[in-house]
Amino acid sequence: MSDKILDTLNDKQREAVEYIDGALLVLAGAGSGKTRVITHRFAHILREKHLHMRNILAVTFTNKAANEMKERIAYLTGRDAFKAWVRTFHSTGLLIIRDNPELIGYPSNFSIYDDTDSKNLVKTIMKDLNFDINTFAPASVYGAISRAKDLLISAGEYELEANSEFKEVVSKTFFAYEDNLRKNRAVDFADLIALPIRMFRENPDFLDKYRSIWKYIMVDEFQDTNKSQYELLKLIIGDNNNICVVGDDDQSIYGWRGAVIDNIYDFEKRYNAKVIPLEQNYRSTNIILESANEIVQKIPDRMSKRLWTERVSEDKIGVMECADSFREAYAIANKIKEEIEQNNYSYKDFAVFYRTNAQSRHLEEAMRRLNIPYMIFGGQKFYERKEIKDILAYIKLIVNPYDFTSFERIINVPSRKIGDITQKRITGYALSKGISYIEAITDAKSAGLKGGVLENAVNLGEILFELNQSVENLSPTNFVKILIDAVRFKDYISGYDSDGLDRWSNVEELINSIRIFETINPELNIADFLNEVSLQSSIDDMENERDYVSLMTIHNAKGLEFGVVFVSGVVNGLIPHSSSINSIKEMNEERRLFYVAITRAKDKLYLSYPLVKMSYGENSDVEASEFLAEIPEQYIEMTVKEKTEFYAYDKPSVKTSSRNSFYKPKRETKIPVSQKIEIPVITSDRAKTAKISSIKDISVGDKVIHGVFGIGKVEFVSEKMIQAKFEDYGLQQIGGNVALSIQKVVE
DNA sequence: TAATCCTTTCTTTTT
DNA sequence: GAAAGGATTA
Repeated sequence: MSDKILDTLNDKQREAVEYIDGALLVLAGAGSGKTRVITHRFAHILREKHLHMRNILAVTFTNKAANEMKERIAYLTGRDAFKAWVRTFHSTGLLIIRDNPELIGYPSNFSIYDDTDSKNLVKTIMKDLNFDINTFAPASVYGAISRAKDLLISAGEYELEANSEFKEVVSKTFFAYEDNLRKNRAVDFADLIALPIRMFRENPDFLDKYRSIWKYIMVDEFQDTNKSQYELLKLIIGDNNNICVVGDDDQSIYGWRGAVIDNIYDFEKRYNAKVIPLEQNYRSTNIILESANEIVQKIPDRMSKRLWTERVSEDKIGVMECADSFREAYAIANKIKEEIEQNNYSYKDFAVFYRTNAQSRHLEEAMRRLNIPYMIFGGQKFYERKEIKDILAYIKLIVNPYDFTSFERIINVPSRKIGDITQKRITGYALSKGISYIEAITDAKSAGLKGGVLENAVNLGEILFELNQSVENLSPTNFVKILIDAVRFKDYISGYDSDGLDRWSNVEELINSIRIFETINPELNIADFLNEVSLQSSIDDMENERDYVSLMTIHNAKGLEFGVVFVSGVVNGLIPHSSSINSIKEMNEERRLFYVAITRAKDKLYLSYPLVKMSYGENSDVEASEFLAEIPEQYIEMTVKEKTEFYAYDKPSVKTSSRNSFYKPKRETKIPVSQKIEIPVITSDRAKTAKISSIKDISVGDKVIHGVFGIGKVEFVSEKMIQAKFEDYGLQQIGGNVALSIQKVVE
C-alpha cells in the first residue's frame, strides 16, 4: 500500500523521518529537502505515537515557512493543522509571555517594540543622559544592548565588563533602557526570548506545563539560533531527549545578529545526537552546485558534507559586466525579457538578489521602464513606513497608555503645536503623578499648558480615552477608521508632500489588511492585530497567485528557490561587504552569504557587477568580487561586457524628489556609446494628472485617479462626495476632502 | 516656542 | 541621495 508520508523520501530523508526517539541532528544541505523532512517527520510522529497536533513543537524562522509547513502537514495527515504548534521563535516566545504576563509583572496589554521603536527609545535616553549622539550612534548602542540581551547578559552584568568608553555609555543606557521598557510596559524583540526563559526558570510549574504538552520538538535553521534561543530550547527539552534540529553550517548568515554556529556542534555533543547528513541536492544543476561548493570549501572547520545532484545541464553561469549599476539593472531586466521569450519562463521564475537594500532602486526603475511586474521584499517594509508607523503608534498608545515611545511619536502628529518643551511638560507631569500619558494629555491644564495648545492636547486626550474604552467593543476596522477620522489623519497626510496620495493609499492598505485580519479572526480585537503585525517578516506576505519578479536582499532569500537567479552588485565592497574585510570570521560569513545566493537557483544563474558604484551620492570605481574568480572558468560565460570609456549624458530619473528638485549637474554618469542595451524612453508610466482645488472642479464623465482604486470615471457628483466607477473596484463613493484624495486625469 | 530651511552625516544584512 | 541636526525665521 502506498504511504504518502514515507514513500516519497530518499533513504537519508527516510532515516531522519523514522528516527523518532532521541536527539537527532539533520545536516541538511541547500536544496536537500529539509522542509520535507520536518513536515514528514511531524506527520510520521503523529501517526506512530497517536499524538495530538499540539504535542509537537516545530520552530522556524519565518511565518511563511511556518504556514507552508502547516499546509504540508495538513495534506500529509489529512487533519486540521491550523492549531499545530508550528511557529517562529519570536511568536512562540510571545505566546508564552501572553499566557501569564503577571509572572514577570507585566499587564496583559503590554506593547511590543520593534527595532525602530527600541532605537528611538535608546536615542531619547541617550539625550536625557547627555551622551553625545554623534560620537556614539544610538543604532550601535542599541545593537550592543540587544546583542547583550541575546546573550542573556543583564545590564548589571554588562556594567562589570564595561572596559571602554563606548561600553560605559552602553552600560548606562542599558540600565535606563530596561527601566524604561518596564515603565512603558513594553517588551523588545530580545525580550520575546529572554522573558520566557526567566518565566520558566522562576516558575518550574509553568515550565512543566509546557514540557508535558510538547513531547517532541523540531527546530528549523538551527545554525541561525542565538544563545538565548538555544537556552530557551534547552529549558523546554529538559530530560526529554526527543529533539530534532535541522541545520546547515554553510548557510549560517546571521552571525552579526548573535547567531552561533557552535550551537550545532554543542548540540551534537550535549545530546549525544545521531547525525544524518542530507547531501543530495534536488534543486540546482551540477554547474551551479559545483560553483557554490567552490566558494564555501575554503572555509575551515565545516561539518563534513559534499552536495551532489543528478541534474546535469549545459547552461553556464552568465556573468554580466556593466558600466554602472544603472546599466546593470537594465541588463538584468533585458535578460529577464529575453529568457521569457526564449525559454517559456514566467515572471515568477525570476529573482534578483542584492546585498544592500539601497541597491533595489535602480532595479526597480529598470523593471518599471521595461514593464516587468516586480515585487520588492524587505527594505522599507510596509509596516515601517512613516504613516503606517504613526497609526500603529496611535493604536499602541491607546491599547497601552503608558507607552512613552508611541506617545512621543504621535503627540505632535498631525501638528498640534506641541514641540519639545510642551511635550516635556506633559511627560514630566505624567511621570511625577504616575499617571498614563492619555490621562496626562487629558489633564494638560495641570501640566501647565495654555491656550490653543491646551485645547489641542485635551481634545486629543479625549479621543484617545474614548477609544481606549472601546478596544474590546469595537471591531478592529471600525476602531481604526474612527481613530483616523478623529485625528484628521487624512487631511494631514494628503497635504504632507507630493507623495500624499501614495501615502494615503498606504493607509487604506493598512485598513484593508485590518479588515482581512478581522474576517479571518472575528473574535479578536485591535490589540491582537498589533501583536500580529509586530512579528511579521518581509517575506511572509509572498503570494503565489500573481506573476512577478522577486527583488530582495540575499538574507531574505534564504530558504527560497527560483528557476533563474540574478545576483547583482557582485563587487568587492558589497559581496564581500567592505565592513567585513578586516575580520576572517566575517569574511567567512560573506562567503556563506554568496553561497546562499547561488544555491537559490534551480536552472540558471547570472552574476552581474557594475564597474562604477554609487555611494554617499558619489561615484567610485569598483572591481568584480574576489569570490567571482573562485568559480571555475569553464562554468562561466561572459554574456554582457560593457566598457566605461565613453561618457554621454546624465542619467534621467523616473522620479525626482519633491525637495531640491532643481537640476544639479552631477559627475558624469558613464554610458558607453557601443551599447547593445536599450533604454526605452518613457513619456509617462502613469496617467498625467492635474490637482483639483475643490470638488467643484469635478463633473460627471471626468476621468479621475485615486490612490487605491486607480483610474475611474465619475458618475455622480454632489456637494460633499462623488461616485466613480473604477476598473478593478467598481462603483465607489469618495467623500471627505475629495480634492486631496482624487486627481483629474488629463487626456 | 514651533516650524522651516539648509547643512551635515552616513549605509549591511533583520526576527 | 536621504534622514537628521542645527540655525533661522515667524
